[in-house]
Amino acid sequence: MPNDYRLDDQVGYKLRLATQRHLEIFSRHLSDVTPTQFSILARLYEVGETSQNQLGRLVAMDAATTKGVIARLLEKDLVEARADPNDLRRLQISLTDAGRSLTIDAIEKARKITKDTVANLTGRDVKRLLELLDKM
Amino acid sequence: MPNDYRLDDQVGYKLRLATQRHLEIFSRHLSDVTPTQFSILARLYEVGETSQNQLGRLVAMDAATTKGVIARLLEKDLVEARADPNDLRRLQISLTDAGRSLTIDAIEKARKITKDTVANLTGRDVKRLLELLDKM
DNA sequence: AAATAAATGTTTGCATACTAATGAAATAGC
DNA sequence: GCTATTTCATTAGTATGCAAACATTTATTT
Repeated sequence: MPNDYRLDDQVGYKLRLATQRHLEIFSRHLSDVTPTQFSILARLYEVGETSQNQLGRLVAMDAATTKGVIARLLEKDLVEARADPNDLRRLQISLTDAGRSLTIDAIEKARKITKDTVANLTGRDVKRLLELLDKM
Repeated sequence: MPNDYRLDDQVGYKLRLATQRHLEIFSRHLSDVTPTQFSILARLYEVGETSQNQLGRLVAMDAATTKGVIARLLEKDLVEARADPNDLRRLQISLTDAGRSLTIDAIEKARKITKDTVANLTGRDVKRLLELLDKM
């Protein structure tokens, strides 16, 4: 009997709500790119030129998904791609100048986004939340 | 200077990873419907016939999004729609017999899904996680 | 009460993200 | 050297999400 099942108490449901909230805050502060796109940019900034596949792995994204995200970033001239002469399968991705400066700017805004997202939590709470999400 | 910014420590990033994990577990246990679709079904099971818009509100979904989800459920003959005679704008949505029995079954599976999703956490942890997500 | 304004419900179109399946190139094992 | 396996990238198809548009109802004004 499913009478005692409460949708509102399920982790999955609450995760969706939390993500939704975060997304809303994100796009308010940073409308040029999506969180997904940002994570690619931030990682690329961090590690420098990398293959598309590797880059996806570095942000826990499927190769196909990565392809799509990169395509959109190429469209916006934030990244550029060149064939790897040593390995014809590989596509080397790097930030353009525009991409780099946008990323630097975006990282600053992202701090604020994170701050706003957890605005209702104490510092202790945040630490614990991150731990729990990790442990999961 | 963005040198001290760690993508991996951001709430948004971790939320995405957690959601990803949950999604994977979900589709393994319950391949007929998506989490989003399931939330609509579960709610509909709980409250009975309701207008499309209202239903969306009950699961914190945009009206336009709800429309799309319902369309897919209609396609699968899990729900049915009829015009509200009292209000020509409204579309009343209800479970079909197939939808009802699938939902009952899905709710049982959803318990397992939730359990698996938080398998690495203690009961105390789960409680805390839900609280924190809520508070957020 | 008619006319206008505001609110509510639905739909369409477009962007984003994700998955499964395919094909091409490189590497490992024999 | 040749085959099998692995790795990388891409294509095609599906789901979710939002902004804008449209229709109907309710509230307000004249």
